[in-house]
Amino acid sequence: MARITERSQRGGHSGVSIEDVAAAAGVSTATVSRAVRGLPRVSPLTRAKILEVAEALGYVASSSASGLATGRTRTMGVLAPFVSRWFFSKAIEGADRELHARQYNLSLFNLGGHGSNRERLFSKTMVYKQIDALLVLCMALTPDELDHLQKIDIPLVVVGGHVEGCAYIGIDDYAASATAVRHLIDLGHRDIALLHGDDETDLNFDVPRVRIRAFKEVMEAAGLPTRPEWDEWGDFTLRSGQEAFRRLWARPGPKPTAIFCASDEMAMGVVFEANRAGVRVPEDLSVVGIDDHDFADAMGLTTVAQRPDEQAELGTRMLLDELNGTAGAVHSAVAPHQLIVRRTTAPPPS
Amino acid sequence: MARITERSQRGGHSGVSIEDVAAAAGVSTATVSRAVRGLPRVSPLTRAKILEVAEALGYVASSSASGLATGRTRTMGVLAPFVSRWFFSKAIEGADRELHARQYNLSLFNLGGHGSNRERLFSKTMVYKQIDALLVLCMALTPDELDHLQKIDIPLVVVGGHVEGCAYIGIDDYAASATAVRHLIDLGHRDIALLHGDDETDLNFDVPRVRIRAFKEVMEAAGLPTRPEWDEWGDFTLRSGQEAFRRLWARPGPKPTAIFCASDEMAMGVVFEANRAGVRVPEDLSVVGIDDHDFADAMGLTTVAQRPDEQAELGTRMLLDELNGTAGAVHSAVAPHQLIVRRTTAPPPS
DNA sequence: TTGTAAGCGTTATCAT
DNA sequence: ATGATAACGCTTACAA
Repeated sequence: MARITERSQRGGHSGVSIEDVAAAAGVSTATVSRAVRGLPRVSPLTRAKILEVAEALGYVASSSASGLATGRTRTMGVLAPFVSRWFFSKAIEGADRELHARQYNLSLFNLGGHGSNRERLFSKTMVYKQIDALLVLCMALTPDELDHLQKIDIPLVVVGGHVEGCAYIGIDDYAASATAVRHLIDLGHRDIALLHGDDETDLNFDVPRVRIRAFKEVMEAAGLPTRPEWDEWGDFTLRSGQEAFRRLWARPGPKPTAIFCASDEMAMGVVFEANRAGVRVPEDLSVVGIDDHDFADAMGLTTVAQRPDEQAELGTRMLLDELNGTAGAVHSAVAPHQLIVRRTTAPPPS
Repeated sequence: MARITERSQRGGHSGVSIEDVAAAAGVSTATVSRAVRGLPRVSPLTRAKILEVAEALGYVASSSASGLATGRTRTMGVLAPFVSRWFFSKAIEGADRELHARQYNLSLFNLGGHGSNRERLFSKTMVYKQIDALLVLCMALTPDELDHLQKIDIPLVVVGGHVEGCAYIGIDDYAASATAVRHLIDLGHRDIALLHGDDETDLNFDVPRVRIRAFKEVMEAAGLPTRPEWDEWGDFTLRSGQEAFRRLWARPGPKPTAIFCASDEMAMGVVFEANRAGVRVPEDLSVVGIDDHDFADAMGLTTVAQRPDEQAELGTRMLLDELNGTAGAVHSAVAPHQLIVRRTTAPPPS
């Protein structure tokens, strides 16, 4: 049966293959392969000729075919729980920068939603044999997901959180939180509330817990009391910050003069809601967050800055270096953070 | 030469192949292939046996191999100019939802940056033969990029903008803008400024221009003057909104009582900066945007809402349907928009 | 420097 | 219902 027929029967795409180029250039496919990939062992003239023909024919190598032949997909996976939240979208941009520069593709796996309540599936099958390396963005993982992760034998690093047995990159959450809390204490605050992000499911996600611990220990070290009724919970979103403020102010009894929020989005929610309630920031209430969200500067939010894009970029670089043969390129690293004092913190009202 | 040696020489990954499963299950690879893909013509018993063996061995099909055999990658490309801006991150989430549900992968191509000043490369090569379809997110394309786009003979739809000769999905920008402007006029405003987003490079991006035209025509129809000095430019970001406000208020002469912004981010920038400058919103200045950004509700921003995630989801669905044989599944569609009146608009000061 | 040919792991046709 | 087997398009020893 004619080859042409075969092709169309198989739904074959109309692409020109390496063989077409070889034929048109009067050389073998091996030579074309070397030529188009810029490998040595091709005479300048032949190479020029081949490149010209390839260009004219609009030849693009099939990634499936070369992936099959080499065992590499030139694609890195990025696993994220959300894409439209600050930390993640910035991290994705960072990863993309590095990948793009090194001619790799980025395959995005969005887990969509938190924890076990919302349906979400991540299994080895999803990513295995489709990517050469995996960048995991900070998130709560179920034991099951964790298990799948361990079973994937490709280079892996996690950014912004700890996963047992994996290299991770992120800020020193304890130090960052402690800095924020001390800033409030140094300003003279004694009545400080906490807006943390621990969702208390037993998922693997210790970032919130570390931030809570830092708050409690710094308060204690300063000889200040922490009140359980000023311990509010949020899920790192703006809305949860608004709700936390409302709960805090709806409750009878004394009010804090400052609040430490585990993320800028929550902090901004607090500020917005305080404004609505007629509570002045920072005159009546000081607010500090963590992140340095894009909106933080415009709002004048005091915060502890971090750069998720750079963290992801670094993680990606390690992964790619590892793939390129640099053994040990992947390792844990601590990213910098920095207190930025703006206009939402001030001494407490006297 | 032994097969094993071959494998390790070629850097072969240690994966279990279909042949291993076939051998372990005592059947042919053809049967395994049918079984794992849930195709008919496999007896229930054999299927069960095969699935069990496959599971035990941890078999996952190689996407390269099946891609090569079928001519399909089960991957859709998403081309975006940014990922951390509201419209795009939402759209990506929407596309991902649909893809995920249909077992497709999402390959993200971030053009990183606007126009020709920042280096950015998008060529046919980047995406060709790596994806089965392409979703282009609203952006300014260079003539060169446009050219490459046309040459890719795979299903394609653009979301949030028009590209000549391509199916597109998005709101009716003219109607949406007109609605916003009329809202201001209905409130009694006569002195309305415009914060548009046209960058005046000659890139293919008419969304800003349509919004400008709507503004001018609605003003004219209402018999209201538009003043060139109240025509401000921005790049859709928060910062550019802040800067526009400052320029507007720094200029001598009368001030507008309202401002129509081509995006929520810019509108929020205006609100923040007005607050800092002591200009009260909405008492002194009404502000309206377009988008219904995540922060719009918390800020009380009046806006014309749109849902980029749903637009992208629809586009993705069309693309996938087309790939599944539904000819004509891909076509242009108008997405809904809706005025949401909140607290940044009010009658002008009397 | 160039070509030959044997894989790479699937899928799909055609027999059985 | 199952099995042989020929593609799919590329890479890479190895031979020339």
